[in-house]
Amino acid sequence: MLTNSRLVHQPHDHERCINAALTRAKGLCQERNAKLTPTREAVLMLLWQSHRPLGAYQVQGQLSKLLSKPIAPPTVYRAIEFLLGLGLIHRLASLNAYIGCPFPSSHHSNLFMICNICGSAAELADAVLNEVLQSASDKANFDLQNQSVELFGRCPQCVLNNISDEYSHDI
Amino acid sequence: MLTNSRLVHQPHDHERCINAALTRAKGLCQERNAKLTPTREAVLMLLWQSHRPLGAYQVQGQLSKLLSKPIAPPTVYRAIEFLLGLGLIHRLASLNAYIGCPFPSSHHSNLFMICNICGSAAELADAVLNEVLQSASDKANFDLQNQSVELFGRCPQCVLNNISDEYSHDI
DNA sequence: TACTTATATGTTATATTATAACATAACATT
DNA sequence: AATGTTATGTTATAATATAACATATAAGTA
Repeated sequence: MLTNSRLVHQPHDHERCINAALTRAKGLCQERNAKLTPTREAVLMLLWQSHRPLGAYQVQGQLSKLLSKPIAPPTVYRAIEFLLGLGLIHRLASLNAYIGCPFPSSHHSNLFMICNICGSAAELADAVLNEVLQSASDKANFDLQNQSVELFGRCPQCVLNNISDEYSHDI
Repeated sequence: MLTNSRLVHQPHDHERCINAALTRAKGLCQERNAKLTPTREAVLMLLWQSHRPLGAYQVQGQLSKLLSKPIAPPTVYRAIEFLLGLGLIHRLASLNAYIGCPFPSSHHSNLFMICNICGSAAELADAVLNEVLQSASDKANFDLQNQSVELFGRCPQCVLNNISDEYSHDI
C-alpha cells in the first residue's frame, strides 16, 4: 500500500518532499516531452509547500507574490490543468482544492485521507481498495473508468493533540 | 450490498421510485420532528425526477416553473441543506450536484457510480468497501469520520447502447 | 536568417456555484 | 394577543471556474 501518510502527518524535513516532487516532475516532463515552464513549476512548488491542498485562488495569491506581478485566474487554471494532465497533482473535489501527487507515475487509487482539523491530506494507493471497487462495479455491470475516494476525519497528529473542533491553519 | 443500481440503469416505473422516496421522507421527518414544507418537498421531488443528479441552479429553474414564481438561490440551498441534514439527498462533490438518496435510514457507504455518458448516478452501500476503508484508516491511524466515494464510467445501459463519447440528456 | 507553426501566456469579461446579511412571514406556545 | 422560533423572501456578493481573443515565446523549416 503506497502512501505518504507518515510524511504528511508527522514532522519531517519537508524540503526533501519538495525536492523529490520537483525531480519527479522534471523526469516525467522529459519523458512525456512536456514543458515544465517557470509558471507551471512555480504552481507545482506552491502545491507542495505544505501537505495541505490549496484552492486555485490561494495559488493565485501566492503566485502573484512569488512572481511580483498580478496573475489572473486563467494562468493558474492552465498550470493546474497541465499538472493534472501529467498526474503531478490531484484535484480534491470535495474541497475544490489541489495538491501535489507523491507518486505521479504509479497506479492510482485516488484515495485521500483529509484531516478535518488541520486540513492535511495524505494520498494512498491501495490495491485491495481498487479490487473492491472494481468488483463492485463488475457486479453492477458498470464499466469503471476512474474514481475519487475522499475520506474525512482526524489525522494522527490531530488525534494526539486532541484538537476536536476548530480548523487550525498553523501546521 | 444495498443498491438502487438496477432501477437506475434500467427502464422501470419511475413513479414508484418517487412515491417510495416521498413516503420515506415523510416518515423520517415525522420521526425526527422535522417539517417537510412544500418548498422542501418540491425540491426533494425535483431531485427524484430522474436518477440523474441536478445542480442547485437547475433545481432553481425547475422550482421556479413548478411554483410559478421566481425562486432565489438561498431558498434552494436552504431546502438542500435541510434534506442533506436528514440524509434524504446526497451531494456529489465532483459534480456540484444533488440527488435523492434511495435508503436514507440505512448505514452508508456514500458510494456512487456515475455514468459519464447519460449522467445517471446509482448509489450503493457496500459493507466490504466500508471495512476496507476503515481498515486502511486504522493502519494510518486516521480517525475516519465520513467518506465520499465517486466512481465514474459507463452504466450498463450505455455500455449496451455502445455510446462512447457524448453526454446524452434524454434518458 | 527569416518564415511558419505550434505552444504558452496575457487580458478582459463572464459563467457557475454558494453564502452572508438582513427583512418579513408563518407557526407554535403561552 | 404577545412572544419566541422556524421558515422564507430579498439583495448583494463571495468563491470557483471558463470563454474568447490578443500577444508573446519557442521550435521547426525553407
